Amino acid sequence: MAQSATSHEGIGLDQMLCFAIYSTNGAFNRAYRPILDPLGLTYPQYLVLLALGEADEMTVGAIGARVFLESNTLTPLLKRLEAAGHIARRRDAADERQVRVSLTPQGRALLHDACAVTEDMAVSLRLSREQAEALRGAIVTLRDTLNTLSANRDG
Amino acid sequence: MAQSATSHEGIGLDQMLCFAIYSTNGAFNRAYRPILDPLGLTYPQYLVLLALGEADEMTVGAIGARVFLESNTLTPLLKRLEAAGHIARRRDAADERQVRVSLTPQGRALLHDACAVTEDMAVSLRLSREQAEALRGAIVTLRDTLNTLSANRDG
DNA sequence: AACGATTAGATCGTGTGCGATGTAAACCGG
DNA sequence: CCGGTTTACATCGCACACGATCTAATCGTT
Repeated sequence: MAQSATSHEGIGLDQMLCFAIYSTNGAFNRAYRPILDPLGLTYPQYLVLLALGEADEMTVGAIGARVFLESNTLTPLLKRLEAAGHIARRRDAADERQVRVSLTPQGRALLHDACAVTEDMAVSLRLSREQAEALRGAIVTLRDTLNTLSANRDG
Repeated sequence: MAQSATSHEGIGLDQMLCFAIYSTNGAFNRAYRPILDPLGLTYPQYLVLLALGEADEMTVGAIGARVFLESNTLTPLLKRLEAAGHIARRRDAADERQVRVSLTPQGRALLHDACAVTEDMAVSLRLSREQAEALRGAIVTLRDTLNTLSANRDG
């Protein structure tokens, strides 16, 4: 990937790992949309609900650390989930700076439904559990390398 | 990935291949930003320039097929690249419906610079050429499976 | 030649993402 | 206990990304 195979230009799209990730992310979005749309959810909203399913009463910052997003993205997203009745937001009594987010019963039920349909799609990927796990592990390792690079730049 | 390991909920974020892809895509964006920002480019703009580097005088549709985007995303992006002087857009004389996009000399020089810095980052990923190629191939296969799923749904 | 169907781009509205900045609460050294 | 710093979240502006829709050009059939 670091060196050119063709004559005219430095890098071709097809040799780039980042484009493979970029385009596959788009493909996942397109695949999930027809599943999530009838439920009234976007893909990032679904990820946030999954995070809350793992640990309820999280702060905005904790959710952000889990899904790699900041408050500037999460605050409007959470407000939409709240308006839809899927979550509740309230200031922490002990530290008024923090906002605690919790699933409503309706949100928990929705998450349950979304997970069920999602598991069907996992089967459609045509990967064995071992293949999927090996691939996932390699990708996450790459992600962590990238995050370390960015963190080192910021100091 | 298709079956639950935990007791309380269906799926955990950490077992999901789609979240690995999603979060790694974000990590790539964050890693490329400090490289591309000084050049006045966004990451999708860079991908489009790369596509034009491979084949100049492409139509909007051809670019879209290459980077998996539609005209609703590409038209404004191309207008910004045009306003910056990196590309030229003109209607095809033979078929006035089509718009031909070409790199200006300035755009070609910019692409050259961007590629150079990008190759440095490829080294930082700490993957051998063989590892990177194997990983890229597996991800692209997954992408193609997903795209086939979506295409079959549309008919 | 004529006209309905198809195709290529463009436009619009909504929802992310994120850098930069704002605001209020909590912390902390003196 | 007080003023400066840090922290947590919110706000704003810009740039994707995409479904839905529009317009203009081309094609196909008669």
